[in-house]
Amino acid sequence: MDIYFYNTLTKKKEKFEPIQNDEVKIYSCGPTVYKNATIGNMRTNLFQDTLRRVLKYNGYKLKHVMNITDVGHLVSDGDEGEDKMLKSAREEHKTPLEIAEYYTKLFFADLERLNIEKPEIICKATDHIKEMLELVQKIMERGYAYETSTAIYFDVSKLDEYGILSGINLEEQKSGARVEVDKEKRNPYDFALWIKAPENHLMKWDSPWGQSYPGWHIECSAMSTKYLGEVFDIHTGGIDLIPTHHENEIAQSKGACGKIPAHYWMHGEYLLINGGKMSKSLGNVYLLDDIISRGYDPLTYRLFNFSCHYKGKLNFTWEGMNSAAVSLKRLREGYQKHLVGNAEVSDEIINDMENRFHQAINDDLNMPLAMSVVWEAIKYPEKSNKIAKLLEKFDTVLGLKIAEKKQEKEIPQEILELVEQRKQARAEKNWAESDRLRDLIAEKGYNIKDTKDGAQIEEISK
RNA sequence: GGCGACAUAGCCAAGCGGUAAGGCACGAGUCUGCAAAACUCUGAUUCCCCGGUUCGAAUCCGGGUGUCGCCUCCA
Repeated sequence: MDIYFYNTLTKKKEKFEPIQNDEVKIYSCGPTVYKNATIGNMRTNLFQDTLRRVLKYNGYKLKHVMNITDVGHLVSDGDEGEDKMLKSAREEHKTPLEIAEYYTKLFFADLERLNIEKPEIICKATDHIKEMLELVQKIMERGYAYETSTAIYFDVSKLDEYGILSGINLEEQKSGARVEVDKEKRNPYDFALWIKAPENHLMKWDSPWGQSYPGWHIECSAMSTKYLGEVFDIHTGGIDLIPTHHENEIAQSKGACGKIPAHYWMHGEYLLINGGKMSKSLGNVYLLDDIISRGYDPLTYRLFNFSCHYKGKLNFTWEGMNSAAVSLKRLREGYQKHLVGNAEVSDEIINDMENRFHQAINDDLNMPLAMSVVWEAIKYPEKSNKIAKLLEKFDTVLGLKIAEKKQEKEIPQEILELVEQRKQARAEKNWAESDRLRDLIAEKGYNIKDTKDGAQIEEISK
């Protein structure tokens, strides 16, 4: 079945045709490990994970590279200010290495809790200084870069079409450009490939230009080239990376080898908080930990993300999370009903649902539409093990652990005794006492479900 | 000032020329001593407004209005 992706490069939805038949090469811009990853970051990672899973569903093998930025990402994209890693290190009284290790660990813990698959290759910027330097030299030799007293700059005026991704127009932007700080730069949009280190700088390496350190964008070009070659299939990231980071990656690749590095550029939209943007500087940031500490299964957040297409803005609210929590519970319960069902459901019906699900995910990862097919399967009146198997197949894309049974926690003796007392009261039709005990049990965190086979007890959770 | 996205039921949202998917909430019913849970049913004559194209438009075109984002740290 054909796959279609929206390509930021062409501004169109296009049929996906990989360079190789059997394997898809993807590069994802990973985290700068200087602070906690937010649920906004995680939205992008969930989008990338869905992309992975959809490609696998279609039978492709993956070579997916994600970088860890542990040097070079300055506080300002305008090549000004401090390195983010150094700033955090200073503020937290740690070494840059300690900062990187600490936040890298947390980042991957979040991925795991969201059931996000690890890319095949994870690479750190600081492990690829040599590759970066070689690339900078190559760009320089080809005449696309120049040296100033402070850095090696990429000369965007040497390119025929800088701004191809973001639609920026250099001529129009010139007049409105901010006051140029660096008089040595030839063009306002020239960006630093390599930066000469001041005397006391912590992270610096030997280079043809003395002790120095990399700019932010060069790491992605160097590492994607190393692991995936000059041209690969898909490049992903958050939408905010379009105007600067990805634009500059394209510039670097064109400077180094004359090619745009990826065929398809896919970008995840922002997560909004109460209708506005979430940003570290505004301080309205939520972490996955905040969600978990409110009692939600982290996969609730994963399901929440499927309510909207990855290219649409998604508004995060606790009301929305509650909605997703109820949905996740019903999905899992619905699965269990099919699992033990033995009704006959024709292959035609199964194939039709499978087909529509497949079509939805192949249409630029249309998860909201795919979910509607999932619900159709869940709510199918005939309960059949065949549908359970179908749902398991769907879950290879959803990653919701739909077959996961709520872990049976031991019910405390105290609760069991109260339940027994209530049973007694009910037998005596002492409803007041029965209701009092039910409230008491609820206060202690347990729900009673009265069924034909007696009372069932379960821990209250979201 | 420049660039861009979006406006569909109470909320989240799909659909992108052929007569409004799905989820949550609300309401009704089944069940229950009563609840809860579960299950079933129910909701937009209509898709921000005004024009136009068309046999036919939420979907295309033109013009408004509104919301948000980027150009400055962020996925």
